[in-house]
Amino acid sequence: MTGPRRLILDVLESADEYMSAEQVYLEVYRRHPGVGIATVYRTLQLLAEVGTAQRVDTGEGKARYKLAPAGERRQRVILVCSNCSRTIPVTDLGDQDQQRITQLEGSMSRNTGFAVAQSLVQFFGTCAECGSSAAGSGRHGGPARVSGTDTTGY
Amino acid sequence: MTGPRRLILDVLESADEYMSAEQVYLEVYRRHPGVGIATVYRTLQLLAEVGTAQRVDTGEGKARYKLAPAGERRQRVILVCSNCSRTIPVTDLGDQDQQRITQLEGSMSRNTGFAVAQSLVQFFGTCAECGSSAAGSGRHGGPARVSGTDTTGY
DNA sequence: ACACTAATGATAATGATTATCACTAAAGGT
DNA sequence: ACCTTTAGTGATAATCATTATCATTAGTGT
Repeated sequence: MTGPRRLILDVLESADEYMSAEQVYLEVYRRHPGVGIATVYRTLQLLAEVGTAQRVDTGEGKARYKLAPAGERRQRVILVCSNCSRTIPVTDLGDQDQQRITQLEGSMSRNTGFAVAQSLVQFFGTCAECGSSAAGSGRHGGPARVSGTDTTGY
Repeated sequence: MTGPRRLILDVLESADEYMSAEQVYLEVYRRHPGVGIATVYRTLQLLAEVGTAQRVDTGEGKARYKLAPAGERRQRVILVCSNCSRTIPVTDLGDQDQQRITQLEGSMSRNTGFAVAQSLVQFFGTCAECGSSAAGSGRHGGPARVSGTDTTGY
């Protein structure tokens, strides 16, 4: 664990959203100029490989990273706003929803013989802020929490 | 509807898997050289915008496209093999599975106020061929079918 | 201190995608 | 039919994210 790596990890830790490599680099640079962008890319790739960070492709032509939550989550759900292009990770997924994904996984491996190791569910649409506030193109908000006992499942 | 566009559509139609822009271009070129790659990109983008084609980012650094099925499917499920890097669209999703995704969507909009317009579920892992056949790195198979009455839901 | 390896920073190289631009073919008006 | 306008095209340059290269440096063990 070297200096630059520690720094990059810290930056990821202090973020609540998915960050692009460039965003990470800018923040790293702000805190301690002198770290090269190559190191940022290398480290992000490394972190993703060992599972410490999670990588996501949202369709904007660049990858985004977020620190993996402690409990080694294999199931990820993110909301991608088509308007403000925010990428909102859904942390703390409810049991019901988690189960739904697990069931989907089971259905896949049962029907196609595909051995699922990780899953990523992306929902594209309009985030709450963009939905209400007359659709400008700004930037806002924090991560979403969807835990609790979701009494909706039928 | 011009010549090149028709051609590109035909190519997509005759494919059963997700294709990269380059793959589309090569096939287009094979059938009728003289069509520029810029037109391929432009047309794919256009088709994706109007909903005729579906675009997906699998994390390999390039986008992949597939013709949207007739019934205007908003819910897509694809299996991405980490070994052979095949992208297998799951066509004809079972009712149960479809409902699971719909329920997830509902849970999201209910809990976060996010208005879901489209969903993309990606499962990463090992495809049947790579799982059994001693994990070389080849290329094989066709699209997956997961319909039927999936008697598994509990 | 010495040899050896892993990590770094600067920068060149790559690969996918997009923008530019001059040209062509189609559509409309007269 | 003729002229005008516009959308679409192909070639190519430009851009953007990412990766590779390479000389240098920091760490580690002896």
